[in-house]
Amino acid sequence: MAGATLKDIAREANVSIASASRAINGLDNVADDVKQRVLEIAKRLRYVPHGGARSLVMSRTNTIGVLLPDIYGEFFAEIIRGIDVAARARGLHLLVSGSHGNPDEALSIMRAMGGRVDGLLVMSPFVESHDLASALPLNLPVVTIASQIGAGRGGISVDNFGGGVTAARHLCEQGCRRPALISGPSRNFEAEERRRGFLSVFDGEPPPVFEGDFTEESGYSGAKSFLTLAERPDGIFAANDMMAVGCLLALREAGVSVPEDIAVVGFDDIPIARFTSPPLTTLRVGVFDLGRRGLEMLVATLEGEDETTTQGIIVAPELVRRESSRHK
Amino acid sequence: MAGATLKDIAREANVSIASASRAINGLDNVADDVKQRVLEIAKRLRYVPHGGARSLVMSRTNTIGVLLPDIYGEFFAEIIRGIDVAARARGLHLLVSGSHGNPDEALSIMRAMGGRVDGLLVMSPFVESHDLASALPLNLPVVTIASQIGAGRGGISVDNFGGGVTAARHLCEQGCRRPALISGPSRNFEAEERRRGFLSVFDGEPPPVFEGDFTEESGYSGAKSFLTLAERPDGIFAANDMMAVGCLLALREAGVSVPEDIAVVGFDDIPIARFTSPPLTTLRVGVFDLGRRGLEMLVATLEGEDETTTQGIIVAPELVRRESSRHK
DNA sequence: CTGAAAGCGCTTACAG
DNA sequence: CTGAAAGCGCTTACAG
Repeated sequence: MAGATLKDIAREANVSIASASRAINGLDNVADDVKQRVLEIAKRLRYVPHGGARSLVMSRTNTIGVLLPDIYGEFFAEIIRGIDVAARARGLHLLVSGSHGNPDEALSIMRAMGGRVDGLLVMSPFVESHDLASALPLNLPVVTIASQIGAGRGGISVDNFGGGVTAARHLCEQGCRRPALISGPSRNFEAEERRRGFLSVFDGEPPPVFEGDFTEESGYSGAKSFLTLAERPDGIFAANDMMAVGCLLALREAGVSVPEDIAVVGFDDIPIARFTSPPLTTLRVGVFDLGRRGLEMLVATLEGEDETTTQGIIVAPELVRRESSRHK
Repeated sequence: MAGATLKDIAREANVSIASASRAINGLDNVADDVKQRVLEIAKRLRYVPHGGARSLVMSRTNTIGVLLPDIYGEFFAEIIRGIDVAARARGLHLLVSGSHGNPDEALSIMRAMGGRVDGLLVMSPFVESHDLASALPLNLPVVTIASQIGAGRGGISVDNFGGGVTAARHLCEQGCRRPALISGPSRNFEAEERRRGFLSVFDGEPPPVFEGDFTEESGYSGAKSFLTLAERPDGIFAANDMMAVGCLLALREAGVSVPEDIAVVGFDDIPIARFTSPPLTTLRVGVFDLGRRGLEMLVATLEGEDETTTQGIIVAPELVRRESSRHK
């Protein structure tokens, strides 16, 4: 079952394993004819170096571990794509794990990955994620993306509170009198920040809140429930674009015009947001870049960059105005 | 920089490396107190076994390589999710690589992965993907998903031709007289099959075809271009749901009613299809299951299952009728 | 139940 | 330019 090894090649080429290794790795302290011969035999034997052996002796794996809470929808496709593109550019492999449901599971996955990677890129937005880094090999670099633990020290985070404020202000500017919020799950750190930011803008009677779970379905349910209210909202902030999509469908089914009757604002600006009916006003986070920059930050850490360059980044969401909130 | 090793633990626990190893791995031929002591020290030292060393001596990595053509949109989020869920259930790691632009690049990535995985899950829908398996370690199991090379022998494939036929027939049944096709890229094996199937239903003057690239943008452009035709289509088959989404927006912008003026059919049934306006009639492929079953098939191969059970699967797309094609 | 030892496949001083 | 040898961290017969 095992493929050819350096030993096989060396034997066949009548050279030492050391020379075979040098030829394979393109070092220049090998005679040309030896190099030639070795390469040819390697090709014929379909030689592929054993990654484990190599990482054992080099004490680096050229692999980055990626831990995501879930792999669902365009948001995660974009973030993985950003990571993947950046990793490929550096010749790094990606060990990916999605769908951990809680911090404990995240921890056990991180441990399992620990012995196989040079560093970890972690997105774990659970409110209770205290000490994810404990139980990890001591000097395993970790960069967080949009995670509570990373908020302060290093990592890439989003100004969710600020985004919530912006959404609220925008609805006000559009003339909305009765704003409402479809929030993300309360166990989610980011969702909570968005909620706090949004609500902070209004004094007096707080706007109605429907707690969703970031899926289209819950956005749909949220809108439905708002439509039964005596005081029907005239503006809805959905705390991510997926929920906004579900929200739009519910409104359409109910014969409610967007934005004339109800304005809608989303969050993230995933690719689909430009293609909803009507196109979705939203807070652009730059999801692809979140992934890309996360990986780049981790690489910088691995290469022992100056600490100051590895400070941590806070991304400010930018309002993208489209039809779904364009009041006359 | 390296974390603690078995040697460190053994020294501290006053036992041999062998015993430490046994304790760590939960074997029963270790005295209870030794086991206890070792485990405690391992925890304190944050010991994590070196994956490379382990894979070297065990000659298995417990890792599956996943090669995708691209990681974009819900389709790929779903397929990765299916793979991930199935892999986690078996304690397998996933080495993921997306965004190879051509068969050559796919080959080089496969080689790079070759020495680090127990098997490969490959989706490479390029028409020219002849011999992807060459240049791989001789006995590296490979299972293909929706790839031309896998169409015949093993792997999971979709009956794209049949799906194209179904889409065409459905439009006819809905009373469409002037069908049109927004196809995928002609270099794409699946796109070509869908196109052939769709066109095979019509004799005489063939329907107009706009070649898209599976993105929302190209679906949008395709619909726009059809609207300029002297004989405006009254039914459009978009060869995937992303293009159908773009198509719907273009029609809406042009004030064209769907399905009254033009019926629209997509392909894939990604989650968003239920939430477009109007909801999208499409051909359900079961994208999540494509990934899940692909991984399961590969695992079966790895475990040396009876060859007959590892025959290969052809998935027949199922028509899901929603409003976008509901003519009276 | 325990440990000394071999060996997995590779890289890299070291000595020529 | 070349090769013998050490060693990366681990598992597993083997002998006690």
